[in-house]
Amino acid sequence: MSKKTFYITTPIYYVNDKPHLGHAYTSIACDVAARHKKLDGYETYFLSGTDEHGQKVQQAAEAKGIDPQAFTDEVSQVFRDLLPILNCSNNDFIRTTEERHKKACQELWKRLVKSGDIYLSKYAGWYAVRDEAYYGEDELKDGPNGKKIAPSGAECEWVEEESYFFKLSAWGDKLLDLYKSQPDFIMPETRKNEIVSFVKAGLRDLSVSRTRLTWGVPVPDAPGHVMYVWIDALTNYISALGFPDEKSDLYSKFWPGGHMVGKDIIRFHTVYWPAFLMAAGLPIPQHVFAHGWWTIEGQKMSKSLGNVIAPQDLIDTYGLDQSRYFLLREVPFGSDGDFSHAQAIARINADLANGLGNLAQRTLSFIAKNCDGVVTNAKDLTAEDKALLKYAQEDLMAGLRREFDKFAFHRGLEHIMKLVYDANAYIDAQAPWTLKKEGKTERMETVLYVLTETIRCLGISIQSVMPASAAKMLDQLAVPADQRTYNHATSEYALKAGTAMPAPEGVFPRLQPKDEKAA
RNA sequence: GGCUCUGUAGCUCAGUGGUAGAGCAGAGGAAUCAUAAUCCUUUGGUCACAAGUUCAAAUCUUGUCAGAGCCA
Repeated sequence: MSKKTFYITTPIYYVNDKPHLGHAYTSIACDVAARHKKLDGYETYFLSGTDEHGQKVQQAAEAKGIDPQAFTDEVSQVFRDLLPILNCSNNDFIRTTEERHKKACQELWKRLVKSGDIYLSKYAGWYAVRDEAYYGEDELKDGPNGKKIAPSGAECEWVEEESYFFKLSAWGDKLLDLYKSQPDFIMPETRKNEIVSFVKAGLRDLSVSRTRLTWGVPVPDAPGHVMYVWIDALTNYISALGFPDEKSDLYSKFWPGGHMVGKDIIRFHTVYWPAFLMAAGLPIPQHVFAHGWWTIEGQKMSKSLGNVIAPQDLIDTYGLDQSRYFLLREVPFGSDGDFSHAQAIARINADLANGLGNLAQRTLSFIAKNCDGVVTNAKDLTAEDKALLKYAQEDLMAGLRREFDKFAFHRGLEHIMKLVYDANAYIDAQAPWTLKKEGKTERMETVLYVLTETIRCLGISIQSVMPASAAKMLDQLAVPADQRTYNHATSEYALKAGTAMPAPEGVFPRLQPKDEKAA
């Protein structure tokens, strides 16, 4: 048995941006993965944070006339505050401006120098401040007043500077070996193909320091040099665990873990990062999962279109748990998706309000009215009863583990919903209300028991995705707080007849479709 | 220009050699415990196109077209 620990990270979010749907999506996905593993008996650690160095930040601070540190204190807080709003269970939040992080970067740097993977040379090229990137001559266009313009539209200037380089070119074969020996290192598969062909094409050494930048981590023993992006940013994943103290509690327990990233930064995480780690003699992450992007009503999310969705708006419109559910259920995780209001309403109403919520409500209110609100007795189970219970107590969790463990959230949720449909079909076929009229009390109670127990397992199964709603549902079944892990979703911990349940209350209200929202 | 992925019912997708599937939407019916929710039945596809391999192809091969991505 491998170690029962699980470490997952969001990317560190660049503070030059405002949090939007994309940030929320990444964080929620990580949270669900972390909660899932925790419910499954793992010791988990979930990290998020902010990336705060670089020229863009420095300039944004200058524009505001404040110190970069004061500037980043402010904007970093916005990202930090977002996590509780999304009900994310992160254990820590790291900022690249923290002392512990700088220490880790410098130590990693020293190790790379020691191994001979960093050397001093010169970097020259057309540089766009706005993009913090160099461009090739052929990519540029002539702009007005003789300036060179990058494909992004940013102005470029010719820059020559001394720079340290990382010998990335030496690591190509080792990286290819890694992708082969650790097939799950890059997920999903299609991203892996891209990276493999990128590496096969040959790697160039990587410029990892700048002299024209001051807002960054100083390079050890090299006055005037500041680390440029990669080593600074990526190292956060281990600095938060206590690196360079490899004996620290967190580091020894949780590293290596896994990273969740947007597809735009997959290369840094699957090429640069493992190369740094191998060069420094440190363990490689278990996996890097790249998720897709959301379009909004078929259009790219962009400031100029004014269709950027703020996380808070999402929650206000649909509810937090409903939003979490929708984002993970609607689209195969890893693919791009389109966010449409009509789809969101349809999905949430069909699955949560009409499906799961109504199943619980119709069952529990029937019990409240006809059985004094206590868990009923089950006697002489029929084949139908047993089939439904087997799904709830055995197949449900097995399927959920299988899918969620590989980040196939949409499939796991589909698997849960299948049980909801089965249970609704069951209640109609058994018709406890008819049994009641016919005076078949014993059979009626058995049916109700099977349903209640099914709802209990469903409640347990949805906790990672919809923690608050699941808690409400389990509270209504009077399930003890310490009996809600995956291991409890078995017959061994089944509800006991006679247990009093509180008055039921709808968990997922039906959403009213908005009419005529101006386009 | 090179490489990769995708193209299956109106919509979102599953299905990787053996008589085309699910959910949503549409139509008809049943039931009335429930958040007017639910259940059953049903309409609907020459599985992008073409050729090939095979007893048999949505599924394998090749080519074409369309869309997306990565690289240059």
